[in-house]
Amino acid sequence: MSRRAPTLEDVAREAGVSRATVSRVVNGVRNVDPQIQDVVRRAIARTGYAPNRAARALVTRRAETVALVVCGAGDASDTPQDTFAARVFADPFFGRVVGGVVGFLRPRSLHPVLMFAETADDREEVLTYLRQGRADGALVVSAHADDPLPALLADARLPAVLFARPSRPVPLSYVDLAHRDGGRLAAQHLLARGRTRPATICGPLDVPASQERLAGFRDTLARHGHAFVPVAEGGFTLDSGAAAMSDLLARYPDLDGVFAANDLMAQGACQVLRDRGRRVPEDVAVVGFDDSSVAVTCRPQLTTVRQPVEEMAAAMAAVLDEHVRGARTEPTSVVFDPELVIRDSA
Amino acid sequence: MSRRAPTLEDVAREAGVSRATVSRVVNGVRNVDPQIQDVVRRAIARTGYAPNRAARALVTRRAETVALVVCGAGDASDTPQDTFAARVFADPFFGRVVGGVVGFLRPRSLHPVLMFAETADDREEVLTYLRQGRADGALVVSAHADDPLPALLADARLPAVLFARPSRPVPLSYVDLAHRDGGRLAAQHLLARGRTRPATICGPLDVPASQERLAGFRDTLARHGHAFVPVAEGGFTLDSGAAAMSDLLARYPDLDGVFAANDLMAQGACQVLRDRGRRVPEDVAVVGFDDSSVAVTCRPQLTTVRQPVEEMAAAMAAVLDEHVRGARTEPTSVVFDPELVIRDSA
DNA sequence: TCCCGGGAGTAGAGCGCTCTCCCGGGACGG
DNA sequence: CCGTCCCGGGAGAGCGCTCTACTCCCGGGA
Repeated sequence: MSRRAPTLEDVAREAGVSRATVSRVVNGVRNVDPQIQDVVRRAIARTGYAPNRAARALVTRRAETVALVVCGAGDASDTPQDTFAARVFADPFFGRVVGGVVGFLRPRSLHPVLMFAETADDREEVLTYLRQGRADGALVVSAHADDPLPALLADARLPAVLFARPSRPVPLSYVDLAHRDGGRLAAQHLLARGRTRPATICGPLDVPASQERLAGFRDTLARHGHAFVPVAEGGFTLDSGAAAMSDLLARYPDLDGVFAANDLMAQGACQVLRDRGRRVPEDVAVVGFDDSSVAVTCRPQLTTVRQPVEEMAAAMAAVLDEHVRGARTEPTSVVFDPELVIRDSA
Repeated sequence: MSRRAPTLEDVAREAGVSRATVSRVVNGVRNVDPQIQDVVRRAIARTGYAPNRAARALVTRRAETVALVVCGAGDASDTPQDTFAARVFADPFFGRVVGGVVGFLRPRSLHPVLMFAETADDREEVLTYLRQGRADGALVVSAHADDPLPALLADARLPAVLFARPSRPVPLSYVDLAHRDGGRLAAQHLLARGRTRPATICGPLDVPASQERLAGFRDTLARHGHAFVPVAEGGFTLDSGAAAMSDLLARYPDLDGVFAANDLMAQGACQVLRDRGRRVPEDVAVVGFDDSSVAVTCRPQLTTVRQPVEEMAAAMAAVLDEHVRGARTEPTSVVFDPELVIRDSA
């Protein structure tokens, strides 16, 4: 096949200097005569030299790689057609996370390693991967707030940053959204639209984010005289949103406003409402959450609470970078503010 | 911080054997007394040893990593809100690719590095990444068939496998679909449903896959007496599908069947049809392509030509693995058959 | 004239692993 | 009984890089 790749040694010989001098030029260390720099650079170009990263990593103890870990429930079993990874990306949310992370990493010539962790074995593998020094740290996005991975990472003293605050305290940095404020924005908007019988499709209640969104929504309505608010729990999927909407309609046929805890469920709700002959927003106003791509794809387009996922993901990467470089040692939290995006559904 | 990680040496001392013996146990090489194996394994557990991959990679010249590269147009400029990566994952297609790739890699304890290549610099970086030995090969998914990356990879003799046949021949393996057969299936189904004035929303015509789907559709209709078939070109996005549908309706108001070259465009078409008061499938039957998640999300659910993306992606990974291991040296092609999935839209 | 400081470059010791080569000893055949 | 083979295990040479010494040389001050 192709012969051995050129090494520092080869370049040094070609340029007539020592290995160390070439290394200095490659790594941009000063104390090298500009003329010699030029000679070396030409030699590098001529030989087509690319520094071997394994060798560099061996001595610097840095992989210059981060792991992007998506943790899941591991409840459903995989088939070739329907893998965990595919299910994850069915929610446009993760695409945005990847986009944000890459947005931060790419200018630094870094690239994430994608890992999916459903089972205990998978989680162990993530730990091993980091311990082997194949990645310098992990960005962790969990479907459930009580995922055991964060605690494992913290125990192993491996650098990691979480998306969303874990349900039980863990000494790791995290990036989150002020979910309660998001719920408040939704409530205020429905009230401003003159809705008098609002209801909500909340997310899984074992997820703190769902609880907070619900709490913010309820509290705000309570402050305006709505002591009781109908609630149906969904699972952040289209189908669960549709089911929850059916449930709400059956119990409270006269409702005129719905806040769904994410856009996918809002879309499901819209479909059910339309099937039952309710016009959106005239008969029932619908507010979503996330401002994901389905908010625009959906008909009518969704009024929704925007979560700046890309910025949040980028912040995650930035904080991890600080941890890895040792510029930050204590865990921090970065909390972003939600924003109401008004479209057609409310 | 944490003290030095344990090395082979440490384990060897702990177990009272030599470094080489521990290495043998770790790598599962035979010729080691079972009793000693046990001693070593216990020592590994006690020390919490994890082999340093950089060191191993240095000598084996294997990174045990593959790059998953997504090539894009690089036409639109990125904003923090709307990155290339986010745009890529807006199409559920890529989620399925990732799912398929991971499905193959995970049982082998491998994990893909995600790379996005829009600009010439990005492509150069992919090459450098591979040349540095950070990944053993690349799985390339291009938005456009004339992307220059495959040729660059082939020239550099770097192991790579493509998703879809490139528009100009390149000595690389690829995995593809019998797109022409897919177009045929769509045409046959519309005919079977008694449609007499079929039209099509094709994909970008610089993409061979689009051409083939269109050709298969047209040829089959021609064989049944339809000499002329109205065509509007789309860009595989929801909006472009909607625009193409409007266009077709304006030109051929009496059409009663539409074949869209992917599900996203089919969804856009359905929305426009509904807005114009046409019932789907009663007035206009719609057939999509891909069988992606939107096929099920869409109302009505889409009848569509299934592309087994997960299996195709897994096959890509499998072929790359053979190339990397040296089990295969000549480029091959693996072509999958499409399958009609009948739901509600036609 | 000598010495000393510092910039430019070299020599070489590892980083942690794999793998070839070698050695000792037990089984076996002549 | 000795030579041969094989098998379990050890010693040690790298893999390609970084980085800490150290050397060399030149200029300036005493």
